[in-house]
Amino acid sequence: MPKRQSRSNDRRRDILQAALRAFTEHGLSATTVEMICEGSGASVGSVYHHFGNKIGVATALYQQGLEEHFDALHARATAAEDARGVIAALIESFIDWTTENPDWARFIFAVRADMMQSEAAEKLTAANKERVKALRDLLAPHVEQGHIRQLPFELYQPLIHGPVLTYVRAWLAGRTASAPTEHRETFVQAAWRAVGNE
Amino acid sequence: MPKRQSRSNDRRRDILQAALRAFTEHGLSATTVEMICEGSGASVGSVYHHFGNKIGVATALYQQGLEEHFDALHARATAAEDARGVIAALIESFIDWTTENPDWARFIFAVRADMMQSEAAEKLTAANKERVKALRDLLAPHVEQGHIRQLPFELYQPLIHGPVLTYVRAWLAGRTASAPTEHRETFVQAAWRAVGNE
DNA sequence: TACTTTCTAGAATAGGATTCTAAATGCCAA
DNA sequence: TTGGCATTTAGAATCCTATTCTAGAAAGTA
Repeated sequence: MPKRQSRSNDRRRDILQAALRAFTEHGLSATTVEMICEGSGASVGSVYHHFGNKIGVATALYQQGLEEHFDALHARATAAEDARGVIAALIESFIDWTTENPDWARFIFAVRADMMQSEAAEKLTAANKERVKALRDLLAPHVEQGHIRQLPFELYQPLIHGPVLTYVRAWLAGRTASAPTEHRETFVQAAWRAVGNE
Repeated sequence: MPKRQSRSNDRRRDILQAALRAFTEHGLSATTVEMICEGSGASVGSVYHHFGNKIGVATALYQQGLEEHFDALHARATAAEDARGVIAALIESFIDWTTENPDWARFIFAVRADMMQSEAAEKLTAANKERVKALRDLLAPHVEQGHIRQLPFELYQPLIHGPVLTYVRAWLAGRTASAPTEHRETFVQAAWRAVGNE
């Protein structure tokens, strides 16, 4: 690996890490670019060189998080053996990623709206479409085989993910005593009752 | 009603309305206080007099929306005749309020995180505790009578509301073809399957 | 080594939130 | 009705911070 790239990547990574710490502590709008510089050792110019602007830093963090999570989810769901296994994979990989990266997850939930109003909105929407399509492909065969109820597609995500999503958000906000990991089975079961055919 | 108060209230109302329009169009951070002034006819001083700062305006809008929605929900749930009726009331009043006030609802979802990092966080959290408690009181008798499954309390909200909540968010973001009103029964049924005892 | 591209620094600029002072308005008591 | 007090409004001045800009350092290339 060439030295320049590696130094450059290090800087990028340091900036992202410092930014996540700052966003976590102060929130997106209250963290200043200066804080990010102090936390990362980078200069203002460097931050702008790599990310364009403050929202650019947030966007990179956001995108990268979604990708990382989705890749894990996809791998797991693909490996599942039956319909219920796919559902379980979706829910459990969500629980795992968010509990392993609570700050990152909290950040993503917090800024989703801001992202969708930023310049990057289009790009993010496109990437999201891809992921939705991939999900559709994961479910389709099981729907055809009658193991999952036939429903308007846009209902699957809410019915399957809605409860965990809501619970995880509450947990990340500190409004919940027990961690999501303790209710895996409850959420899988609820999802299965909602969309499974049995 | 004294004239002064009424003029003052009018101004408050005008500012809030203009602010919601601006927030809807540009997002919280991109709307300037000047936009709010132009949209409402109020001066900078007036806005600051009534709301303290820009986030203060957003906070008022946020609080007022939650209250309005909760009052409707509570009235409806109280009037319900059985356990399933309570569940249905929770879900349907949520659907109704959000579809009747889409901009307001979209705003509330978008800024929840910002609110929780503002000065008003404590106050908002306290108000929320009240509402959660009221919900608990609504469900408790039916749990005791065995019509609703006994579960850790913090699971009810996700299991009951999670799916609609997720769907409504998607709909408000334009990611959904059909309105939530068309799936009332689906969501009530899913909630009932998740927590009902039958 | 000379030349090009990428990256970093940090000072200068610009935009907008917030503060501040003065004035207008409304209320109340005499 | 008037004078005094509290509330509300105006808008200019201030301050903070995102962003831009220019110069120079570092790395890559031939």
